[in-house]
Amino acid sequence: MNYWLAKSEPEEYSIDDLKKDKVCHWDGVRNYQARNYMREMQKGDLVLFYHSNAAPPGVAGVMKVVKIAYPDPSQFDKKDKHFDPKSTGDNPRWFCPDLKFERKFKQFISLSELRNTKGLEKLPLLQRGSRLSVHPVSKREFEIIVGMGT
DNA sequence: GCCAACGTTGGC
DNA sequence: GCCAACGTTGGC
Repeated sequence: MNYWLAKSEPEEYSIDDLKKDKVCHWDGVRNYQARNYMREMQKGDLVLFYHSNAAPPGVAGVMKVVKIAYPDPSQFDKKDKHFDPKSTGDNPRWFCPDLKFERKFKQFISLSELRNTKGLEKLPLLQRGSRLSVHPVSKREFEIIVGMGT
């Protein structure tokens, strides 16, 4: 069982959208390192939902992996903004898992609160210049954050 | 909207 | 393989 953090801009797709949809394809990720992490996700893994480019940015809740990564359909769709002409059906570049709504935190945890929390110093999100949209979180870090949101 | 940090592309 | 130019991310 592993833990992760995944970012989305709430204007694009927020935790409330996911609550309504129940399950979503975590598609559109076009960064190799983030893709590799998504391919490591196993069914049942828990994922923190981070609102980026928001006011304020922060962690909004928890999702669960319900389907392991498969080729991201948006890479083949010419009309999609994530279309990738270099990707073929035989050799897809991009993958996405399906994530299910687990819960929305009673207490939204802002980025500045995360920065001020002991034990989260190594969280990749908080490292200088980190822009990685999907990354692992340790069990301890996950527990600290969930504890703050409850 | 600004801009620093980072990733990707492509000429050489 | 280097690296400048360019594009994107994301906090502020």
